[in-house]
Amino acid sequence: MKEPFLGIKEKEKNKLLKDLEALTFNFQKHNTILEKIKNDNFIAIIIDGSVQIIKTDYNGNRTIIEELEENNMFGSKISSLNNSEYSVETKEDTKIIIIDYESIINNNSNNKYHNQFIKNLLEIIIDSISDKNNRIEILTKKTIRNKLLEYFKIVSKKNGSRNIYLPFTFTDLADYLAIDRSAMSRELKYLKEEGFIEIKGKRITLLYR
Amino acid sequence: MKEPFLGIKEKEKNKLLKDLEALTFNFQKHNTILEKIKNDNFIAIIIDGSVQIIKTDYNGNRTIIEELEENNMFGSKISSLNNSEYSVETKEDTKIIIIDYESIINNNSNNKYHNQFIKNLLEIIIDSISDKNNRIEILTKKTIRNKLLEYFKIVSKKNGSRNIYLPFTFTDLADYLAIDRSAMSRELKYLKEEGFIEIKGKRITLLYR
DNA sequence: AAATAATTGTTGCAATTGCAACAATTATAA
DNA sequence: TTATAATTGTTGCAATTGCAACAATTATTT
Repeated sequence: MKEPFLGIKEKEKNKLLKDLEALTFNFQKHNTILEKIKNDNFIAIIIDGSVQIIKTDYNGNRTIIEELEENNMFGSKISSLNNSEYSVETKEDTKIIIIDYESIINNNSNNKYHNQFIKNLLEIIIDSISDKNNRIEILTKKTIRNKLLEYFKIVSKKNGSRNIYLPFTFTDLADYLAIDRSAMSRELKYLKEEGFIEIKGKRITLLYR
Repeated sequence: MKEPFLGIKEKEKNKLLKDLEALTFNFQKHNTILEKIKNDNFIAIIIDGSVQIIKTDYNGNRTIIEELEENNMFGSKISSLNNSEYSVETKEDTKIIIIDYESIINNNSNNKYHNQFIKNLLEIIIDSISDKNNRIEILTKKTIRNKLLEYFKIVSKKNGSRNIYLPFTFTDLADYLAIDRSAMSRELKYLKEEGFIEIKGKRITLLYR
């Protein structure tokens, strides 16, 4: 697992954060946190908890852009957060650290662990790109069925199991796949009827291949 | 513009590349370059020219995953290139540098410009995430019309002009938007008829707002 | 425990889209 | 220049999908 402070001891980590003028926030669950951040080019690191990056367009259509957990990052540049349609919402009680992007890039801190920190961030970001690639992979499928099957394939591969536990509601899944919820529900019914899958609550079992 | 060797002089750059055991390749246009790279976890930097990351599924459906130009990067991890459905094709004569991912992350080179290099890569990667976010933005639109309008909006904003010059063919555009080409053609016709846009060759002019 | 809210299931119907097939045009190669 | 290939335009039709509306179920709050 990639960690932002890998190879940096607690004491030095605190010194680094101080040098970077990092701010620590604690948010309660189901809280919209973006509006509380004034800095217009920041990087946020999730220390504990989880958030969703949500987009709500003028029609009120909500789309989950991303789900992020502990040790992941979001930020103005890496999450398109300059756009007012976006918001970041906590799924549970969540602790985050906010750092100014410039102070990360420019080694002003003169802290000897700064470079290690940047290397860690690079690794985390590269992993997050892979998530975006997966999402694109799914969204480029033309039918609801193929979107679902691609989603199953990716999650099943990642977890090494034919049992998939949805990390969110079916309503959220439809948002994530950018399809109509009821149409998705219908397609899941067909997949069940044709013996491809089995669903019990939030557990989906793949019965094919 | 972000550059991989920003702040690193030519002489030191060459030394760094040597320390990193970087390989330089020159490919002619319309060449599939991926199969020539044996390393299974690499980062490639485009020095000159441009490439497309292409996905071809079992039905033969081609999708353009990404278009990359000079100073951009691709690689096993950042471009899902482990999957055999993917290929990288040059659009023109293209020079690339291949570096082993591990030798970038582990500062084995002991080269004093290594950290500067990593910082530059971080900046480039962050920019590339923004492209992926844009693509997701487009793909989550539910109708062909809205996908087109979102695409126009993003390109027009990026170039600061109501005139959009397609960087590829309409066929490629349909691939990029993950929609049927003929259905897109029909929708473009409607947009023209309703006075939203004007098309001359590969130039699209936005007439609204 | 009851009330309220959120999620899930279902279905008819209209709108959108993909597909196929072919003509017209434009670009590229011989 | 001519031949060949690639791209673009067009349209009917069937399949897929979104939408709306409501019932059923499950979660959450009071």
